[in-house]
Amino acid sequence: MNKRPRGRPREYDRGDALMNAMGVFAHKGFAATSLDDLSAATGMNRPSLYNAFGDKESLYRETLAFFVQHLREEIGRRVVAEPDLRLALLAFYHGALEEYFARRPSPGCFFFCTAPVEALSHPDVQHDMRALMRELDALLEAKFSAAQQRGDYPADADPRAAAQVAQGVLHSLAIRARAGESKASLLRMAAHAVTALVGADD
Amino acid sequence: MNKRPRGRPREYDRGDALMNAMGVFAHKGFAATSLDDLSAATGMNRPSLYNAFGDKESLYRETLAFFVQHLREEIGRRVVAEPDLRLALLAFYHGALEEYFARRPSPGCFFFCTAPVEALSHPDVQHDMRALMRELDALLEAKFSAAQQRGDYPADADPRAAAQVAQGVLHSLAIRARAGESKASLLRMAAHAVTALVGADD
DNA sequence: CGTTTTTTGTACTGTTCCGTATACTAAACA
DNA sequence: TGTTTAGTATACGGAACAGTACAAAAAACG
Repeated sequence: MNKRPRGRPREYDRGDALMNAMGVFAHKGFAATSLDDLSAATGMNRPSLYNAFGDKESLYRETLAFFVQHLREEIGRRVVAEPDLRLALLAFYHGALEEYFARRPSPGCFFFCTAPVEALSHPDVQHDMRALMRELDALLEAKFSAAQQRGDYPADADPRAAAQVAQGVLHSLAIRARAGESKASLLRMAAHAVTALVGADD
Repeated sequence: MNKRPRGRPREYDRGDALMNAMGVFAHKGFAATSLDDLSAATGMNRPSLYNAFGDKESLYRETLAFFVQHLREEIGRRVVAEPDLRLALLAFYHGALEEYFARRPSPGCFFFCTAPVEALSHPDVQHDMRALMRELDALLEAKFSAAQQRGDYPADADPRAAAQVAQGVLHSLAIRARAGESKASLLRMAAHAVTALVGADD
């Protein structure tokens, strides 16, 4: 099983390459990143890049998907596992901030800071944005609905709208981290947002 | 007074040029916009552009300032004039959405959709972002504080944090409009956000 | 060991890019 | 009317760009 393929073995690791490509895209954005930048970051030469990922836009979209997958595993899991609405939202924001401040030279959200600018010129990227936002809205709406059924959230409130606002706070954390605001300040903002969304902590 | 200057009169209007340059930057972003694009949009040839605005980054920053000035006059005024906190916030979001859906082919916020991607490569742009966000935070904080002193907002709440969250909703509207969400949907989201921020409408 | 297959390394092509130098034009001034 | 001043038009220079052709290399296969 897993027999060695026929030709010369590739010298790169696909996951590593995506991770490093993401680092460059996160820092410079899609348009300002050159293939030479990507080649240098991944250690792959130009033809290997094309063979592995297609053109620049395809590679960019694949790094977006890579990031989302990472986010899903890192954040989604913790949010789904946490039954308490308040704690679930806090876990959501804390996980995101952990991510936003992790890749050191490029704070902020790779997705929400670089994709919007390309959305109009690259409809596929706009589609990727919609898909991610829909997914996060659904994830959060499920939490609000569950809390509502348990009686932990006002019965007359709209879980769908609440989820949109809750994700809105994430968008703001994404942008503010990029603008250089401190992690501590954003943690405070997230805490207050949770209070505004689900009421004061009794 | 207002004596005609010495040399050949310029054939462009500075305000018009900035407006048209903003249109291109808003659609394609800073990095993907070429000087030829700007030349075509403004009707100015390259040397005139340099003479009037300096290099591409200077022109971009000037369009950002132009946009902020526009936003200030359009939104800030209505918010300041409205004493009721709920109505002031609604005016804030409605004004922004009006703006975000006005420049037809490029929905979304020119500032928050194009500046974040440049913030790391261009520290001046990051500084511009911080300045705008600080200004909006202050504008909103003043509204929360005033309402608090009037007794229309809980005395134990933190107006500063509330203002940050309130601006966060704006960031989300900016991004979501860019992703193609409808104005109607975002108006609904804004309404719910106001409820979350200042409590249900009694 | 020669053939086949796949990846790598290099070099190339044609385009686009930003910024500027140079020549021309239109006005005020003397 | 000649000079000065400021803006316009064109064209250029050198660099960077995205994508690809081609040959060398490294493995499996027979």
